[in-house]
Amino acid sequence: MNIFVAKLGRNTTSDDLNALFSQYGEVTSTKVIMDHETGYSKRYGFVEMANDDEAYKAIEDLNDSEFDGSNIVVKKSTPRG
DNA sequence: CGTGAGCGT
Repeated sequence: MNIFVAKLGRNTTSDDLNALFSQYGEVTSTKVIMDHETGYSKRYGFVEMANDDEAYKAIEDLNDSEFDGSNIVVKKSTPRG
């Protein structure tokens, strides 16, 4: 299950998402999108979880929760296409 | 509302 995470704090990193989501199940990979030239976070990211049911649990539990001083959005990802 | 990179694997 790939998960899209938006409205992250500007200090939030892939490791932070990993720590957050791994509480609900096995996290396969995480990524926070950063501008590769400025180093500024784009304030959104992706989490991939091994188990779909745990992923859904993480989504409903973490969506609209406070993280790094901000309320975050967690939902299913769509591929880049 | 808001959907990703790498640099040669």
